[in-house]
Amino acid sequence: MTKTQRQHRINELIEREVISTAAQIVGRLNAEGIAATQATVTRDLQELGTVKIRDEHGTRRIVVGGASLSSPAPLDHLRRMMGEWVVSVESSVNLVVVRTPPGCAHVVASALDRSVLEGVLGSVAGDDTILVIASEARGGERLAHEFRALAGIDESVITSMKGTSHG
Amino acid sequence: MTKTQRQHRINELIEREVISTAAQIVGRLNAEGIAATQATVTRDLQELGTVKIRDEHGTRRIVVGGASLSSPAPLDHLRRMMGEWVVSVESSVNLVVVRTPPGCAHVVASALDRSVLEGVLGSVAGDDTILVIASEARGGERLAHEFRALAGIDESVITSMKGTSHG
DNA sequence: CAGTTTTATGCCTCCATGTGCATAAAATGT
DNA sequence: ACATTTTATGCACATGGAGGCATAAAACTG
Repeated sequence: MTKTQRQHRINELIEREVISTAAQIVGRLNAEGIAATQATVTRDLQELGTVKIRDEHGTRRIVVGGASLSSPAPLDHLRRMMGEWVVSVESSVNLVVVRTPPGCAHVVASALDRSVLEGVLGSVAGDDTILVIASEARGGERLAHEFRALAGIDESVITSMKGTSHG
Repeated sequence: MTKTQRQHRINELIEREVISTAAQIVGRLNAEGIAATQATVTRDLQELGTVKIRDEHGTRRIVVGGASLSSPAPLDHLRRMMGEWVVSVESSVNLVVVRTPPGCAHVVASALDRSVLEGVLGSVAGDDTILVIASEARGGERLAHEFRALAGIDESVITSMKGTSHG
C-alpha cells in the first residue's frame, strides 16, 4: 500500500460516505488491512485538500475541497508533478513550452489545469510537450519563470543547456 | 538538476550527436554545469535502454534502443509508473480496468503501450481509468494479476478493498 | 468556562534512492 | 595474447520522504 493508494482510498471514502473525523477513517482503513494512524490520515487530508463542513442536519463532515476553494492541494500536486517530470521550460511572448519525458505531458497538464494559476489562459498537451497560453499579452516569460520555480529548475543551468542543446 | 532531467538531456545528446562513450557524455554534462560521474551515466544509459552499435563507418555509437529491441527499459518504466500511480486493478473476462489518480491514466497507458507486454491487445485511457483489452478470450484475470505484481499491490488487501468500496 | 474530543505538528526513526569511489569485468585495439 | 580503454558493479554514504509517538493547539460540548 503506497501513500498514493491510501490517499486515493481516503478520497473515495469521504466522497461516498459521511465521514466526520480522521479517527473514523483510521478505523476504516485498519479494517481493510491498511495500517495508518491519525497523524498520517490528518496529513493525508491536508494534502488531499479536504475541508470540514457542517451539512444541512448540522452534522460534521469531511469533504473533498474543489478547485473553487483554491485550496493549496492542487498547487502541491502541480509542484510534485513539475518537480518530477518537467525537463525544460521556455517561453516566447505569450506562450510557454514545457517539455517532459515522452508520454508525461498529460499528467503535468492535468495538474496544471487543476491548480487554477492566475495568468494561464489554457493549455494543450501532446505526448511530451505542453503549450501554455498566458492570459497577458507578454506574460510568457513571467509564467515560465514561475514554472521553473515550481519545477525546481535552476535558471542559470537551463540557460547554458539551451545554448548547447540547440547548437 | 533532477535524475529525470539529466537522463532526458543524455537522451537528447545521443539522439542528436554521435556519442561513443559514457565518458564523452560526462564531459558534455559537466561542461553544461551538470555534475555526474561515469558510474552515474552508465546507470542512466542502462535505465534509458540505450544500445551500443557500430555505424556504417565502423564507429562506435550509443543510441536509444527502440521498443523493437524489447529491452528491459520500457518494462522498468512501466513498473515505476504502475508502482507509483496505480490505485487498483480489477478484471472481467477479457478486460482489465486500471484505476489511477485523476489525470494520471495517460502516463501509465503510455508506459503500458511502450512495453510490449504479451497478452495485451490494446488499451484506452481516460482521465483516471485505463481499459486494457486482453488478447486471449479470458485473459483478463491473468493480466490483472501481472499488473498487480508490477504495481506491487498485495492481492489480499485489494480483495478486501473491493468488498467495502462497493458496499 | 471547564472538560473532552479532534486536529495539527515537532521530533525521531526507518527505509528507499541516488550517487561517488574503487575496482572488477568486458570490450577493444595493436 | 597483451595492453588499454570502456563499462559495470559492490560498497559506503548522504539525502529526503514517510510515518509513528507524544503533545500542543484548536474545536466542540455541556
